[in-house]
Amino acid sequence: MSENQNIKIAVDAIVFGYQNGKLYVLLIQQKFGSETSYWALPGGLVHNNESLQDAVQRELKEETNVSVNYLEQLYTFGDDVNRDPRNRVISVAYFALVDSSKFKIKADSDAENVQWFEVDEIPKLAFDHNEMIENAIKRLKAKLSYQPIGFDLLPKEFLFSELENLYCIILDKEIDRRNFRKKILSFGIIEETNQFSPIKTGRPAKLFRFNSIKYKAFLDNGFHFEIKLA
Amino acid sequence: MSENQNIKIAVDAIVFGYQNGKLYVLLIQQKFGSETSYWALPGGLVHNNESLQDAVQRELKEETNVSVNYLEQLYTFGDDVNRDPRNRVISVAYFALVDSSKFKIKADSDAENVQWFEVDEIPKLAFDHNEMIENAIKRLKAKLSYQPIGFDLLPKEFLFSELENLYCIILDKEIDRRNFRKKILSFGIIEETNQFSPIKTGRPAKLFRFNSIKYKAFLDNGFHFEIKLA
DNA sequence: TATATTTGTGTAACATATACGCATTTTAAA
DNA sequence: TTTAAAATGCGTATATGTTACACAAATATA
Repeated sequence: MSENQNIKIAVDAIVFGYQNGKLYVLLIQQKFGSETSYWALPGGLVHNNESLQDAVQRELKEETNVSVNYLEQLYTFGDDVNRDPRNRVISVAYFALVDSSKFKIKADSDAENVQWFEVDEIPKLAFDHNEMIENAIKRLKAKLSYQPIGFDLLPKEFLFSELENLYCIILDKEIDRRNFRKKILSFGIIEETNQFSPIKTGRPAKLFRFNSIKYKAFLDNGFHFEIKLA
Repeated sequence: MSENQNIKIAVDAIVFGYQNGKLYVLLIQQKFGSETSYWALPGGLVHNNESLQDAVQRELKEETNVSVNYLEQLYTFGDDVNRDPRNRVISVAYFALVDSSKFKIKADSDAENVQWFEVDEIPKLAFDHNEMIENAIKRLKAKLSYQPIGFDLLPKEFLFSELENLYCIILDKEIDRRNFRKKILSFGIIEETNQFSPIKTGRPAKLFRFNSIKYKAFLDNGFHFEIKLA
């Protein structure tokens, strides 16, 4: 280890939330004195004795008060040696999903703003963070089709129509309600509750729940989840 | 950037090669004086002004004399803070494919051994390199089904039976020769040459060639490559 | 009581994937 | 020179999965 390497390592998180039929990303904005900087992804330098995962979760907690439902490594951004103009920084980006109804994000403070941005209304961000988000959206789209991660964006109990809309919005495709329902139910990984929706329009709908135990069994039996949409 | 971070960043490469119906990984072994160490993946620390990709390619060239056909980022290993006992090192692992018939790997030197190891005969390696390989094999299996990367393991001109055997070996599944051929040909992305195989047993077989231009057009038309095997 | 709104369900047509057998062309051995 | 062995090259019938599509039921509101 004789080389004199001068590279910092950071983590950043692309946190997706879903609400009112729309997909959001969590962003923060730092204020230096009276100056406000670009909006950016939550993240920061990794501590010496901290795993990458822990670093992401710590930064998220500190900066936004969010703790996520689903977290996976997305990509490591380190090809552009000047992606941060101050110093060379390689950033390991993480992809996260959260049930945004579950808790409140950190209130804006003197030092920091925190906000959900709709995915198609994201401003120009700091560094290469726009690229990171693009990347994350691609991953989200791809994964939605072959892993039941949609449920991590929804409350524990949800309506079929919400689930359907979620797929519809994220994949940007029309869905046949009947075929979608049939397909999802055929996996046997979600179950009816005996609750009904609190919504006051149209015929009342049953609430459903994702059953992760059944999903595990499903996988163990060699099946695999796949939603193809015309 | 006031924090005093003391973490090194490295790259490692999992290079797959295919020959005589078997799948191989490229490994190196360093000799310190008369001592030999564990076998390990080729790789090393990233230079200050070098992209991650360049770092991998440089290390591969230096250590093994291989330049690859296909290269993509695999995963960044940084959760175990002691994965290298000497110093904290985060390693960005890359996944690579090479037509191993194309060139000779570096001859063993006084300082270093270089060798192809069959994937199911890999010894205990340095650091977490076994885990990296496991990871890479998973990626290889998954990708083979939805991206035409198999061709990057073969010579420019190859036999259908070689391609079939490659899928068969890597996915560890039986394949119906006729259905496989039909499926691959249906994409219209490989073409017959008017060469014949030099093999001296059985009916002579035509050589085929992957056409990347046709593949691009295929993608642009909204199709997508997929090989499902029973 | 009628209307608007959203849920809940079944079937037929179509496309894709799977299973399967035989003739052809060559080399090597009898 | 004949025969056997080895591998290629091709087509079809069946099963499976995907897509398209329409109407009745339950509630709130006017």
